[in-house]
Amino acid sequence: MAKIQTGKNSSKKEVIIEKAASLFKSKSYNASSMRELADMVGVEAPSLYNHIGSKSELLQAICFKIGNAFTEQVEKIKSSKISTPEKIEAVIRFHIEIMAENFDEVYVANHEWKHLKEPYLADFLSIRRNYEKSLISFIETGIERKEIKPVNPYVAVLTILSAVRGLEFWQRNKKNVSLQVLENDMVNHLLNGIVK
Amino acid sequence: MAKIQTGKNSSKKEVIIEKAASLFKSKSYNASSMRELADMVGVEAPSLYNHIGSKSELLQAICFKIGNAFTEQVEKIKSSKISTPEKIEAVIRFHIEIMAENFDEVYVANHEWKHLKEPYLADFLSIRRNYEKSLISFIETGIERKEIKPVNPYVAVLTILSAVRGLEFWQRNKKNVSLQVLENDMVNHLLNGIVK
DNA sequence: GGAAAAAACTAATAAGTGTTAGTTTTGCAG
DNA sequence: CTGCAAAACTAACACTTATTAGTTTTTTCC
Repeated sequence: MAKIQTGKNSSKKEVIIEKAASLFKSKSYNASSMRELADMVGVEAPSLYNHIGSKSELLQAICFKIGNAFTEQVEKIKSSKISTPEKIEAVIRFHIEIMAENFDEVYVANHEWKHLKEPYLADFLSIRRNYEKSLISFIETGIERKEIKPVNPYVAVLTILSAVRGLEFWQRNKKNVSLQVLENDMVNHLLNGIVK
Repeated sequence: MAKIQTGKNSSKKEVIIEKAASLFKSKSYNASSMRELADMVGVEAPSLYNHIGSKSELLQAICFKIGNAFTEQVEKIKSSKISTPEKIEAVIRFHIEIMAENFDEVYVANHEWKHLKEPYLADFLSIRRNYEKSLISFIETGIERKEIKPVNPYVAVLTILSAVRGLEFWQRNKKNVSLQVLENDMVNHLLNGIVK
């Protein structure tokens, strides 16, 4: 009856999910076969089903792990008593850090959520929309308090979220640009611009 | 021997490519079947092959149409004698406009290029890298001329390109935010920041 | 060591894939 | 009207897909 762990603190199911994230990232969800995934795990395809329910369950696990991490973090920032620019800075830095630590899973959540099945698809979109709304209200509050220029809050959030999402391209250039420079420059760019 | 056009100025092949862009956008390349595409065109699947060579040829046509449009535009901007911030502004506005006019194709080029076959994949990546390089050299020149703050040029380009790429999310909110507001606010945000 | 559970295996299935072959229909040129 | 090419059709192929059934091996626990 007792769940058996494989050595360390990660169950075999968790190993499968990690490998799936890596596979889905490099080949996309639909082009990834359970046979390939099984190969990566070191097992035949049907054996995977002793640990997981289905292929789409893997995508769900990945997307919601990331979605929940973002939601949790934004709630923390929401309840902290710092200025609006500082809140936005905290959001940007969190995006950069989670991207650096969980690249595969963030990438898959960003790119492959479309293949979630209902009702998970609707749930995921709802999580994402709430996240956006939280950020929009940060900006709105900042404008009221005259900490932020009177911009369209939706466009500002769109700009910021899209910019940090693009960090996925940075992976290629890790050598040329350090995480420190990246974080500081992007925060500065998105808050203060680049024109002298 | 002569190619026959279907009525207007668009051949049947062009119609197929347009429909393919729409289909690939909403379902992704791999999840789109030739039978579905045929349905959208109003024909049986094998009939498509009277006009096109293969499924992947459709993806190629879409990706290179967009890739070449961007390359062409950046060359124009490169040779125009305007200040660096104005060049960057022109780039951003071009992205927004081409996204507004050719949404499906831009979306597919951005999301599905991974499924191009060699040598097209390598060619596409090369086009994209050259585009990035052009923008980086804009920023470098701007820093030399003291028009731009001394930032890391790669990070600045990454931020700008990612931000404009995110315009795909704006499609949902067309009603709430006009193209004018979007363009002006995003240009301002990426050049001058949002902090007062 | 022996029982029981977990997890591996092989074999198979039903559905869907892009594409080809071969044939019939359509539509224009003379 | 006739002939011919373009483009539609049906049927089929060879392959891949996720997943299930049934069985055997491995591991765990006493």
